Amino acid sequence: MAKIKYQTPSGMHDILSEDYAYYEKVYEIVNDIARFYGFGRIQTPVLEDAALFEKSTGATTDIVEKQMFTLKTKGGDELALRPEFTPGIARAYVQHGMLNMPQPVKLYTYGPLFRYEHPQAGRFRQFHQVDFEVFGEESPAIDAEIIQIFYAILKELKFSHLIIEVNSIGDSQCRPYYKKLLANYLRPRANSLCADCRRRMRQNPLRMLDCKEEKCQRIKAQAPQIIDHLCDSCKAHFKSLLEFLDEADLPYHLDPYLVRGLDYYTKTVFEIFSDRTVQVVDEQGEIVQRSALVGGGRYDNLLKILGGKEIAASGAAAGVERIMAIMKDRGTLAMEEAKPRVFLAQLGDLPKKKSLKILEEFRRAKISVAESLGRDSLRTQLGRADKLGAEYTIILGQKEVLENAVVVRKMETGEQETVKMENLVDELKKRLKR
RNA sequence: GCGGUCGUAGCUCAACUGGCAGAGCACCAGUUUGUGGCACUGGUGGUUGCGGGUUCAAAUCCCGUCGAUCGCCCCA
Repeated sequence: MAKIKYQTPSGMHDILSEDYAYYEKVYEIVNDIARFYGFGRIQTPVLEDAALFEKSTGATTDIVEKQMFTLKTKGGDELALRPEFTPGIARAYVQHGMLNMPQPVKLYTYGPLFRYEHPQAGRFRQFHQVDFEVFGEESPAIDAEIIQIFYAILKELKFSHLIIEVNSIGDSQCRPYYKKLLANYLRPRANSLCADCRRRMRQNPLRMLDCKEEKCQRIKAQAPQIIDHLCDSCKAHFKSLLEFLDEADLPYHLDPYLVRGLDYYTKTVFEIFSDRTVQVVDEQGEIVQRSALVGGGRYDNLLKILGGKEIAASGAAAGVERIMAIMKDRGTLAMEEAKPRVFLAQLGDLPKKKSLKILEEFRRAKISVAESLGRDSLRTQLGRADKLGAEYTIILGQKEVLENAVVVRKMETGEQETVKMENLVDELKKRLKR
């Protein structure tokens, strides 16, 4: 039997501490902003009943149809690794009777999501999103607030030139009518459409609108636009949303072709791009494709579908890896390595035994100390201290222990001084201040 | 699900037309036993992703497979 080399499954990655710093930076900003806007943290299971996603995300969407990791429990239940956050959080809202809490209920979360798909730039089988959801509020103000939140998160992460694409895709009143209208427009032109769009025409004609094929582009340019066919309430909602965005100085762009792939959206849909979004450029230097950093919208029907009451809801999610890719690419954040300020070098058994206690004293004083208790040679330990970038090295040898003292060496200059053991932490505090 | 490119040490990469699997970095130890950065010496580390085929001989050629990467589809 050949030796098996284990590695991460396709499209999944270990996050090593170097990269983890980026995740932490993102989450730190997200936590701050969430707190400010009154969002409470929720954490739902990574596994949910597979039917939850079929019902909410939509049984005919790619995500559910082809991209879900599903498994059967010993008891025979069909579970799925969550491919997105919204259904799980909506489920939690219904399950815990959150409609009895003061409305709206504002929740946010972040964590891993799973989609079985072919990995490529900005797309993985295990990836992370930051997600904000608001339940029980139908005002477009909350749609605008969510957009503002994600805009603020990206701004805090030093993104510039952000583009917010918005659209309204109507609701159960007006969308069926528009779908029919669009299908009627497309049917006589079916022969000029790409194969995918011919299929979409039957299943979900709306999806044809974000096709990138050139021949479809031409046809859709003449197609009826949903904005012209919204019912009165959707029209008013959309108009009001745009006013909110204007007032908030959020630089949006109206994209009548933005539809999004999930079944549950109603009215508002939006995506946020950066001009630096990982983009694909063809030979002419034209931007052919960009991938969204943030996507979201309103989903006023979802809660009812999940067996709750008719509760308005709105939310959005941002792809952490995509954000990180740009941060790294442009060097937005000069990530500081966590350098220890002090290194503790010890020589011999007795000093080694004193070391743990000294380390603990420094921890309480909140001064970072590194050590190399497994090594004995002073030369090696100083080498390590140097490599780690410590400002001072404390040298504790037999002689010092007997005299109840330590040697403090300033690494930059090599100056050394003997300090009494009981003054050690205070002395270093003083020196590190300078 | 479909297509392009690529898999050699922890990392970056060599190895001609098929002919002994190497270097730099990193890591570990040492340069006379308690003093770092520089330098020097030595060492660990590989069934060349895996499996099969062709051949006297395969990292190299062929087939398959797994993985990475990029694109289509779709999406964050």
